[in-house]
Parts: sequence; structure tokens; C-alpha cells
Amino acid sequence: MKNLAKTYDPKGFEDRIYEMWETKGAFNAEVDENKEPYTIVMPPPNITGQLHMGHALDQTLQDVLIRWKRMQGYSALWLPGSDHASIATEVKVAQKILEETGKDKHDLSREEFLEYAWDWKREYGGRITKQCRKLGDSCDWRRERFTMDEGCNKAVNEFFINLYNKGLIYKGNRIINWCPSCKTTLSDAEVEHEDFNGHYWYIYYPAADGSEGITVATSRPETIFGDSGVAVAEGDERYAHLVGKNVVIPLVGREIPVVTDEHADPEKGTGAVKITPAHDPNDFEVGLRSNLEQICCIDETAHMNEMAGKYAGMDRYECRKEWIKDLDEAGYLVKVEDVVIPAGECYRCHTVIEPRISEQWFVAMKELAKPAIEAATSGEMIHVPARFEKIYLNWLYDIRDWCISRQLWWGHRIPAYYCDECGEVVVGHEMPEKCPKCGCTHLSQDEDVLDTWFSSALWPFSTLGWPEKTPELGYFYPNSVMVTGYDILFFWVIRMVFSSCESMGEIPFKYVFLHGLVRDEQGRKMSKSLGNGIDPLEVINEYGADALRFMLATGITPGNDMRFIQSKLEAARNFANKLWNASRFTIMNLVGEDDEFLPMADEKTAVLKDEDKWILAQINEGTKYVTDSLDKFELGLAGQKVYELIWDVFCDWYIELIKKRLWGDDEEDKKTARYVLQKALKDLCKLLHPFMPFITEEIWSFLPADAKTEENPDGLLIKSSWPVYDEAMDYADAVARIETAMDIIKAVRNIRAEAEAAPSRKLNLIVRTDSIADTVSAVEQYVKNIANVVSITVEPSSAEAPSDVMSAVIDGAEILVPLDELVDMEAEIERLTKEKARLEGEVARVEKKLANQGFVAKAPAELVEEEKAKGEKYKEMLETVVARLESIQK
RNA sequence: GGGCGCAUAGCUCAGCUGGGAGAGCACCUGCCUUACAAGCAGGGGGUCAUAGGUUCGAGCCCUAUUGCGCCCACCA
Repeated sequence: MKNLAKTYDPKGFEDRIYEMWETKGAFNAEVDENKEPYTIVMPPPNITGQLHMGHALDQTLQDVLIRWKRMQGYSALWLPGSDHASIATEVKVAQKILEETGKDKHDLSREEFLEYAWDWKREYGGRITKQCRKLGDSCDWRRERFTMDEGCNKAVNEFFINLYNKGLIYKGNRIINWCPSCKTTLSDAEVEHEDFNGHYWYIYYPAADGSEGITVATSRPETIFGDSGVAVAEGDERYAHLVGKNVVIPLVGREIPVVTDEHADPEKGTGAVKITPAHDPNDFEVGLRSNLEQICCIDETAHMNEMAGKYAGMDRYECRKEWIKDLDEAGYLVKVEDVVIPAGECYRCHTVIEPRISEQWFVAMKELAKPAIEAATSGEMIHVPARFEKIYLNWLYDIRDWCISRQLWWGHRIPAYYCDECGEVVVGHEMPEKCPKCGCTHLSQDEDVLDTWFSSALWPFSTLGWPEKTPELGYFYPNSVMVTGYDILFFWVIRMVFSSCESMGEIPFKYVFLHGLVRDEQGRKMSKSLGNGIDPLEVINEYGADALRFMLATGITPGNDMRFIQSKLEAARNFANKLWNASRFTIMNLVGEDDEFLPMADEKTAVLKDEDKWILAQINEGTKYVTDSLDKFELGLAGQKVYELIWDVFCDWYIELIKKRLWGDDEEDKKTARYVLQKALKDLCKLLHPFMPFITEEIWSFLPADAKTEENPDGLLIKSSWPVYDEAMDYADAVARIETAMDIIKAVRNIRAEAEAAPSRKLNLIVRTDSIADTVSAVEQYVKNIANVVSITVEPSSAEAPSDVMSAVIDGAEILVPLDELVDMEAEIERLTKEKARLEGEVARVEKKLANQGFVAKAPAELVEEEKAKGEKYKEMLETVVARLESIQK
């Protein structure tokens, strides 16, 4: 008979479903003025990478949002792409060239190298986007972009030229962060600060005139060869006699002036600080103020140059060792102090940064930062969670100019051209025919490329066609939300904001939804070097994409790191299995021998029973909760709620409540039962679909289709509509009756377990009640069906009770179960005593609350009433338990 | 030096605007009950890091302390 496969095996359908979606264009988003746009552009993964858990988390969150919004009727665009990752790719390609040909990168011409790089891109660039499909990403692949494709290239040049023409991009000789290993400059954001165990070496510089010299402390003695002065604080009497005079660099013999400068702090070190303008950002500033020489002594590979005399050619650290030894031997090393030294590292290769003076391109940030600050402070752009706004703003308040030129080949070449004759700089889309200044026809383009983040900064609008005024740009911009890790807030988010404000005159996205890192089971960061990374594809292979997605999206708090917990993954898989089996049950009861659907009621003809109303009410409330949670980006809460609705509500109760009806002979009622069963399952599939798209679509294909619409001619779940909360739904009475039935059933189960009465043993119940006799009669059948009860006798509480019974008390009634030989009076007394204590506690708590004048006077009246009602309820229950105990003890 | 996060059941974590402590896993007991043993039913387990404070009422708000982690920063 037509049904789902006997066992849940995601491998059996995930790929097939994805292919179907793609074939049917289910992810395609169009400019449609009849719909509201909803846009997410995917943070472009690096073409060098493989899909890792970070991507899986990032993309799952995006896919949940985009699928949800698509179902809500938005024209939901999720635009995918990849990043050329300038440094990372260049390093990888260079490695490959070395391995394959034994040649160094510089043995090749720029053009030859780039050919390799493009080959590499063609071969591996699509790797991640292929892997994304395994995750179920519902991207509009027709619109896939690459940061170095023609359009992005154009956007980059346009942006650069605009900023240059406004004077916001300039070329300057400044001290910059230099990575001696990647052999390129880095922006401040790309430098990570680490603490190292180091030393202060105190070194004596004799005075040139033979008088008392100066001792300075330094953590980097190898920079002494680049010293061009010693600074002391103005008015520091210890050194006043030397200000304006020279001291001599020991062993080197070069004379350098002693100057006063605000940078020198009498409290620190010896109060005198050596100044190396070419290798320290502070010293650079001091040098400018006192007009000191900029002497470079370390080359771009972090080796000493000719300024270091006999140490020339040595690695900076090797030199340090030798140099200190020599200074010590010559008597200039005064003392050594152990100390923790912070140092900057390259964020890619972790080599210690060497500050160098160099002519580079910069973006002037002060003005550009203003609208980005305004975007956040005005509340126009919202950070989720809110605490990141402060971090965002602090960075912007202290922002420094952004060094954007990189000494690499792979990237966007800087659109600046130099006249070979007069050196005139021309910035433009193409190389000019001749120099506008001297008319020379020999010009050459700047050799450098731009920081990778310069192009990704334009991602929210360059991907939609900017600088062209495309319909897409008009419709899908600004983006609705940017979903990304908090670790790239500075690299990327901030730069997108100011770039967008500058180019589009508008913020790039309304919400910045930041998530944390996926850590390993021990809480460590997943990293290549630790080898503790977990491959999402392997997880998908074993557990299915749905399970992985569900694990990643639930049980998390926005902005917090999460751990990859195996048992959580299994729980998610088990949940999928549960839904699978519940669906099999449903389909089994909907489909006849002939594989056709059995007759079913519809919304109008269904005659709903209490449990039908109950499940519909539960799903209705659940829909509101899930929708509200998603609105607040609380994906974890939303997912948890769907889990409860499916497992605890639908499977544990509703299916049990209607089984006998489905198998009975009341044909009319069966039609209603079938209708509600499939309606409930379909709504639950809708609510779960953003989280577990594959299994829900597969199940959906076996269920009776909702009317196919023009929007959704294939009747796909992915294109169906999100359930809407129905405020008018009022099934309170039915819900109350079902809850009473559940109370009785639980009481019976409890007693059965306690008495170790076999599930097969049929029970007779006595329900003693003075208040809810009608309700009990109304729900009798449920109790009989589910709790394996044969008869229920409803009596007033004054009636005589049989002796060999076990009992339980519920709100409004006492449940008695005659169990003859199984009744263990001692156990019964113990249980009742415990229950009595619990109820006494409850009563005491309520009474204390109500005796508190402050509570009665100040708490909301509704709450006070609620407490009173509870008090009554517990008192009544307590009385019942006490009476039972007394009667037993007699 | 500045800023932030986290401390809740044995483990991993939820707990939204303050109003009777939750989940999953693990553990104990009983079940192959015709959707599901990746399951069903029942059960045990928490002074919500510590000390104060605000409040009728605090896991949640305020202050301080302790421990762990993270981010930023040009200390010789």
C-alpha cells in the first residue's frame, strides 16, 4: 500500500527532494510588485575552503528564515556566492605551483600566476556551493555571484573611484602592519593581539659629549639599528641635561638626538624611550613630531638589512639573540626583566607582524563612519542580540584609516595608473591613453590589489547589480537581515554598513543577526590545527541533513557559542524518526486498499470531537508562539516548540486519542477523524519545514494536497503557505475536557506502574466527584481506550469506597482503582503520604502569598484571583488525600 | 588598561518583557501494547556561583566578590 518507507532513511530521499526543488525552480525569487521582498545575501564562503560546521550553522539559520518568509508569502531571495579570499587563495595557489612545478611564485609572471589561480578557482571554487545543497540551502542559484566576477569587479572599481574623487581614498607613506610570511600589508582588523613571554632589555646609550648617558628599556632590541632618537618627558630632571644633545647607539656608534615628547612617560621603564620611527607605530608619530629620521632595519621577510651591520641577513629573532649577547659582552646591557609582551599576529598565518613604513592606499574613515554610527544609534539598524551594538559602535568611534592595498596578485587590482614620465596618478576605470599632465603615453597600473574585504563590503548591493540600477537592486535592496558570525563584525559587517550608506545612501540591512561559534564537545574551537573539526557532510551522511540542521538551530541562544554534542544530534535524528513513523501511521489510515485516499470530511462538513478541537487549539497556539519567536530571531525557542507539538502533543496524545475512531465503524466520524489527522500533520509539517525541510517535503508528498494554486502548481510544501494564528478559535470547553481525561489517564498509569499491574490487565475505575461528574462521563471513552480500562463508575465523594484500592487525586475528583491482590497497602500509604506533603506545601505557599497584604494590594488582580483558585483546588485535593489515608488506616 | 559573555539536575544547555524551576542525554522500574525499541509508560535528581540590595514577589533587575572564557588596546 502506498506509504512512506518502513524505516526513516534520509539518504533515501534528501538528494532526490533537493533535485526536485531545484528542477521546479522552488528557490527562485522574482521581482514581484504584488509581494513584499525579503532578502538575505549569503556571507560568501571562501573559495579555498571546505564546508565546515560554522557554515552549516550560518546557513541553517539563514535557510530557516528564508523558508519561513517564503511560506509567509514574501518574494524571498537568498542570494548565494563565494569570496575570492585574496590572501588565502594566493597562498594556496602558490603552494600548489611549488608542489607541481617546484617553482616559486615569483618565478612566474603575474599573468602566469593568475592563470593558475583562475584554474584553481574553476576547479575548486564551486566546491562549497555544491556542499551547501546537501544542507538543503534554498538559494536562488541562478543569481549566484563571485566577488571577482565581472559585476563585482565593476562595483569595486566604481566604489574605489567614487571614494578617490571625494578625497576619501588616498595614498600615503605610513606605518602599516606587515606580515613577513604573507608578504603583504594587513588592515588593523586583520591583526590579532597575543601575549608572549618576553623581556625588557635595559641598554645603556652613552652621551656623545662623554657625560652621563641614558639607559632605555626595550622589548625589541633588534630595532635599535633603526633608532633615530631617544625621547624623554618634558621636565624630566634626570635627563634634562641631555635634551637637545646626542647619545650614541652602543656598538653601532651612530649618534641620535635626545628629544622631549609627550609619548615618554617618566613612570614607565627608565622614563627614556628609544625611538624607531620605521618599526613602531608610536615611534612613528614621535618621529613626525620631532622630525626624526625614518630608518628601516628589517626587510619585508623579517630579516635584518644592511643597517644592522654584521647582523645583516639574519632573521630578526636570531639577530636579537646575537645582538644582546654582544651588547652584554661589551657592557651595555644593564639588566634584563621578564615580562609579558603583547604582539600582533597575522590573522591568517599567525606570524608576528612587523610594523613598517610603506606607501599604501588608505580609506579615510572618519567621515564614512558617521552614517554607520547614525544607523545604529538611531535604531534604524538593529543588532540581534542587542549587546553587539555597543561593540560595533566602539569600533566605529575609535576607527582609524583603513589600509586597503595588498602586495598580492590575486584580487581586484587597484584602478590607479602612473605616468612613467612624470609620475602623475590617474584613477579611473581604464588606463588612460596618455598622461593628462605631461602627455606621455607610457603609463602603468598600480601593482597592488585590494583587501578582500573591500569587495565583500559591497556584497549587499553589488550582488544585486550595482552600480547599474537594476530592477533587482530597486526591489531586493536593502537586505532584510544579515546573518553572520560575531567574529567578523569588524571585518565585514561594519564595512558593509558604511559602504552601503556611501553608495546607496541607505543602510544595507535592517537586522544584523549574529551567531556564535560551533565548538567541539569539550568546548574548544574547531580548528584545522587541533584536528577537532567535524565534517558536516559526514554528519549528513550518517544522520541526515534535517537532523544536523535541527541540532544546530535549536537549543541555542542568539549570539552565544554552542557545542557540537553527539547526543543532541541523535536526539534530532530520533525526532525525525518519530515524525516519520507518526506520518506512516497517518498515511496508513488515510489510504485505502486501492491506494486512493479514503473519503474525508472537509473544513465545513467535519463534526469535530473534543480531541479534534484540542489538537487544533494546540497547533493554533503553537503557530502563534513559533511565529512570534521567529519574528524575534529566537529560532531555538521556535524549534523547541515544534518539537513539543509533534512529539508530546500530536504523537503522545492526539494519535492515541483517535486510534479507536479511525478503526471504528462510524463512517461519518471516520471522515472527520481523517480530516483532522491529516490537517494537523500538515500544519505541523509546515511549522517544522524551515528546520527540517527534507523530511517534511517527503511526508507532504504522501498527504492529500491542499488546493494547488497558481503560486504552487506542483503542490509543494516549500511553496505552501505558513499557518496563520486564528484568534477567533475558541475551543476552551473541549480543551478542558480533554485535559481532565488526560489527568485521569495519567493517574491510572501512575497507579498501574506503582502496583506493577501489567499493561494487559484490564482495570475498573471508580471516579468519586461532586463537581465534574458530567465531564468524567463525557471523557469516559478516552480513558477506556487509552488506559485499558473496562468500566468507570462515577460516584459522589460520600459513597462507600471498596477496601483493596489504590487511589490518586486530580483536580475535582478522586480516582480509585480496585486491584485486589496487587494492592500493597504500605506502598499506597507511602505514596499518599508523599502526595499529602506535596499538597500541604502547595497550600502553605498559596496561603502565605495570600496572607501577604502587599501581594494582595499590589499584585495584578488577575494573579491574586488565580492564586485563590489554586488555593481552593489544592485544599480540596488535600482533603481528599487526607480522607483516603484516614480510611485506609482504619 | 577598557569592554563583554558565561556560572541553573550527573553531562550539554533552554528559561522572551520579575509572578508556582524545564528539555535532551545519562540513571532507576516496568513494557517487543498492530506508527515508532531511533520506541512506550512510570520514577529519582537542582540552597538557579557567593554576599548584599530593590520589590508584595528575584534564576531573571541593581551593587560587590569568586571562577571560566572572549573581544578591544600604540605600555619602553
